[in-house]
Amino acid sequence: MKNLTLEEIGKMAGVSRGTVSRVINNHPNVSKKARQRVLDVIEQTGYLPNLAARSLASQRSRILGLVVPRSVQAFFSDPYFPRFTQGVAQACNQNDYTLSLFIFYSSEDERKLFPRISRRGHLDGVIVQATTANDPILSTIRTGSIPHVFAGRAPNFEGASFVDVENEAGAYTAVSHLLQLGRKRIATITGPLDQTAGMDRKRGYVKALRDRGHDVHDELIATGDFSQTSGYNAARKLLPHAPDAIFVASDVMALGALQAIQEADLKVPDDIAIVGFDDLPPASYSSPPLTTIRQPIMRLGFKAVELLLDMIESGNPSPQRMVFDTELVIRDSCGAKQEGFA
Amino acid sequence: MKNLTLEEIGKMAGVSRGTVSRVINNHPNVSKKARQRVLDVIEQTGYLPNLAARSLASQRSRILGLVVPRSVQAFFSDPYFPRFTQGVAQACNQNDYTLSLFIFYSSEDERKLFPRISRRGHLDGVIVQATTANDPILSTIRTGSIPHVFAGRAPNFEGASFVDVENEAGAYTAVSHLLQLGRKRIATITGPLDQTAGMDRKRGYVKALRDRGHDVHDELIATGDFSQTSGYNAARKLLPHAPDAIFVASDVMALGALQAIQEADLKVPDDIAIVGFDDLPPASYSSPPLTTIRQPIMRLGFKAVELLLDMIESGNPSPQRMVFDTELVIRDSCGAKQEGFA
DNA sequence: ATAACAATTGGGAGCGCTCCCAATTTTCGC
DNA sequence: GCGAAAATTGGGAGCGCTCCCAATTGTTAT
Repeated sequence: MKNLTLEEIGKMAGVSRGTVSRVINNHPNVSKKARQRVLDVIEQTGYLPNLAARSLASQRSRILGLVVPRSVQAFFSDPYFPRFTQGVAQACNQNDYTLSLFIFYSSEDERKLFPRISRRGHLDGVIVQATTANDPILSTIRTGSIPHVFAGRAPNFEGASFVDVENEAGAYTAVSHLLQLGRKRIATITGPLDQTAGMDRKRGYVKALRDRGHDVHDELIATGDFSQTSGYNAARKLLPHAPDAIFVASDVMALGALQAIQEADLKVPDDIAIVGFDDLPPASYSSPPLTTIRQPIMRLGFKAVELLLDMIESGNPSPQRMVFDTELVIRDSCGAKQEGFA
Repeated sequence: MKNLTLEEIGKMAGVSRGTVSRVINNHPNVSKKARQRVLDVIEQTGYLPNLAARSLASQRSRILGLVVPRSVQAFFSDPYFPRFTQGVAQACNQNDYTLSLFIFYSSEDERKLFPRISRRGHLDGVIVQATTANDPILSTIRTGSIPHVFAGRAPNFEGASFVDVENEAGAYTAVSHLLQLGRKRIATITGPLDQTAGMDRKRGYVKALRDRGHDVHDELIATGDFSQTSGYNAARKLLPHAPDAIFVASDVMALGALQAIQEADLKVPDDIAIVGFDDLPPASYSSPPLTTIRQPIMRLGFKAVELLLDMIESGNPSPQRMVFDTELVIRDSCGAKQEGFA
């Protein structure tokens, strides 16, 4: 079946190209009769508008980009990202936008793909993973002319739109919870400290201790990179200092820590309590199931698209923001249940 | 900076639109002098061609779609898919194609998104996750006119292009390995039996047993759905029948099975040996690390794109296929190391 | 130097749509 | 029923590119 054009549909329905276009785009000012005739013909023929022509004429593509900078190496290993992407994809579906994926593996990719992103007319807007604070690609996008929303607030981007969660408050809640349960030597495994999520969660840890009059001991702070292996290694560094609890800045790292602790023949939560961060599926499957700080990852992705569309469709470039609250999910690894706490 | 056009670049370089177009598209028959002048102007101005106009005129978009049917609910939870997608994305980058993601969450999505996929001119081709055999969307794409490659061979698609792995042979290898190690009561946890991967791996299990003169016991066969929970549940069903080994059709299910076995105070591999399938990162992190059948997931995605581009660029619609071999990766869960086997 | 041919170049036509204005038709008030 | 205003409609112009043909320029053999 050859591809029909507006003109041909018009001829078949006895109206002009212009009227058919109006029907398709839900413009008012089309008589009921004409609209119905056109809709019938479209239905019968299975006509579909040519998107390239539409983009060319309207200067809008109805395509959004999801940009994953090179600094986000974990895009395919950390379950966080698929979940985020899922939210983005759903929002795109609902709003009749197509989602394109731009993943930079190398500086070569950056050079080659970036033009495709920034060129006006190809993408209507982009969502950018901004986990690492100082990736130069972020400022490049920042100064470009394409509407954009960052996922994660990179610092120094005062005027930028972003979605994020209350990382510091979440960590604060986690550590406070452990303190309430009577833990005295609370350690932490942080994320990378060049990422806002890593810094903010560490800050929340420190603040919770201080607010309750506890000292912060450097030997109880280990740094990871959000990977399971790094959690394992960090825990092994921590164990000689005899912590009785660890706040781990991500569930995946917590899984690694769990393993290290169990290999050391210590019991969770009896000997060491654990609280993670994220509430990804693996957290509830582990043994013991992980107490953790839940962040609404999918909603983050969804909201990022909504903010972006708002900017695009209103033509309003003023920064849009949304910072989500976190929630403490109590399972077995913190020991609260044993104490009849929950 | 306003967007330049071919015409303007031409004027600046003292040549015509046609010549500039030829330079950009690497056509021969442009004099050295003219080419250099044009390249200089492009360099200075940062000119980028308008993709919509190019698509409209050339009838090709250089966009590929990755289609995830509704039946693939696990797209965001099973680490398999991110890895596959990674291969696809890399191949797209390398070949200067843009990757668009089409994920169907509901029949609503299917109805709304499908036109965007099938309409000639929007996508040059699609890669379709064909894990479930009888999803009607697959035959719809099959009979459509857009070039496509399936990931996973759905049955009844004799003329189709696909990439896949030797599931049956892989399973056969796994079970043979367990038999060689002297295991007598080998159970299996299969994938869903409406998926070719599920069926084929089960067939390999059966064949390996039969070929070595062993009986196949129905009570030693449990069915899962590739999720960790289903692996856990299946293992619990199996344990009362006292297997001394389990071939699990995916690593994620194997992790669930491991948990069930450890909760029953049995030791892996001493009491029960385990061999998984996939060789995803979690397989090597578990305790004990999982012996498994490695499949080259990323290469699958990469190859899918290559086959698709071959079809598109040659204009040759004859089916392209690639079936990858698997590889036995011996770690601790099968007991081979203890026996001085590896 | 000249004819014959090859390489290069310019620019018309057209891809299928949106936007918009002017022309036409319908509706409404009196 | 009439004029004026409102609603509807047709179609020109243009989005920025590719494709292709005809015109021009350059090259080679004689």
